[in-house]
Amino acid sequence: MDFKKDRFYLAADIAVFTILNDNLKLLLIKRKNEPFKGGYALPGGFVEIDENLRQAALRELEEETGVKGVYLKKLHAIGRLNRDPRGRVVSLPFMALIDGENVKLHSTSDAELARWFKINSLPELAFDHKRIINDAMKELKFELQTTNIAFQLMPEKFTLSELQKAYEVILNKQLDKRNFRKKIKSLDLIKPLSEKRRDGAHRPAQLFSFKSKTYQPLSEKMQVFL
Amino acid sequence: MDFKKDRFYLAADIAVFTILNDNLKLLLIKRKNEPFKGGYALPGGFVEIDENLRQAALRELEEETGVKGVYLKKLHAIGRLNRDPRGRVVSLPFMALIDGENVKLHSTSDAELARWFKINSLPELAFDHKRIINDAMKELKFELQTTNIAFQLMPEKFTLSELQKAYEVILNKQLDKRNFRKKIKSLDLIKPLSEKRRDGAHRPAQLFSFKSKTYQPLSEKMQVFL
DNA sequence: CCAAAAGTGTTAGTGATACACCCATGT
DNA sequence: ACATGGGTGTATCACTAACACTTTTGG
Repeated sequence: MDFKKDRFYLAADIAVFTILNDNLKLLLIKRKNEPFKGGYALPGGFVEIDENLRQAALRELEEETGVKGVYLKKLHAIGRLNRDPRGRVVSLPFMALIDGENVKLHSTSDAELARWFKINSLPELAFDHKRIINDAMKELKFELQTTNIAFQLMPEKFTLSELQKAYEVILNKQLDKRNFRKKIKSLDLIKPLSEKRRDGAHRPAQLFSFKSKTYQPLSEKMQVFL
Repeated sequence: MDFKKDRFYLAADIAVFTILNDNLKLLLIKRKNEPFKGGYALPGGFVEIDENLRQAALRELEEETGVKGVYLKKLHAIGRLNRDPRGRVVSLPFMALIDGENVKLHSTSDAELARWFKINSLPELAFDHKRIINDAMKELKFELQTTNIAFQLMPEKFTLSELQKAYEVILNKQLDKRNFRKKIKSLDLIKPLSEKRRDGAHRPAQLFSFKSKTYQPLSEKMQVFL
């Protein structure tokens, strides 16, 4: 790709989060080309002229990481001059969440290596991707408290302790077990299954699943845990 | 301007709100060129290749309406194919608020006519500007309840009734006078002046002004009035 | 003295927070 | 029997919501 100085290029960059081993993780790729060759960056790439923005984001994400079919939430565009040394590139970033259990990262022949990083030990990032990530984190915290998006992060069956841990790592805050359960149950988002999880030398945990896997706001019940 | 089919164009469109005569108003221009010639649209125009996005928005706003120096809040980009018949145009929209008393709309020689419209009696809009306006309204409601942006809408000196009215027209909801005053005072955003406003055949109203005219979140005191 | 908007407190209800012990299992 | 995480209820506090009358002015 050769960059002309008199035109705009649009990049679709995606901040993909998951919960793995009770940690909040972000998907990054190692760049194989200049600029920032060998550095880490958000998965993403250039929007084609005949392609919708979301389509572009999904395509790039699949090409680079094998992740597909996720729900994408728009973030704010970033476009200041000189953010990309190659030319005038405006980034149209998205946030996505996926269920840690079902992730399969592939290493496509031509693709950069995609890896999960703990959110609080990220490497140096290419471009201004750090800013996009900060934005995405804010959005994630907000959405977690005002919508049912948690379902996108959890496996089909999960325990209340696992769900609580997800809230804790995202909000970066310890929550009270009894209050958490009271609140979650009052939101009426999940239903108990007939199964339990036997896990080790302790009482088995009730398994739950989400009643609805459709994105929806929590209308009046906002502000879950501040 | 001739549009090439193989490149992106970026538009900066601005939803400018004000409060006039106890109504929430939006600034629109009448288009003097195709497409949608003669129709109404948000003020805005194309970003130049060597210009930051905010700069472009400010420049276009001033050129078309005479409004300048406002604070701009980014909204979500819209870029689906065919939203503009001329070519591949992605809109990078902003929201702005201005003090109704100090607005001076000029009619520049070459500019479209800029006019205020009541938010609930808008004309048909060009492009997908209706969508941008919906977005902006949501953002406005949210910001009003979680930050001190109200200061951008109010004149230097105002009464509590005027402020309440502003909240009411934006949130589209009647508020209780005593509860409103209690809440606003507890937020500690405004200070009483030594002046009063004599207005007609009734008790004069205490005038207030904002303590700070710097944009800031209301940390813990969110959710002013739902 | 009348009309019109400004100004002012209290109560009841709802949701948030803080907190400690018993339960079921594997080893 | 003991170690481990699962599971449960109550009391206090803070915030929200509902509500009506008096004050000050101009005409």
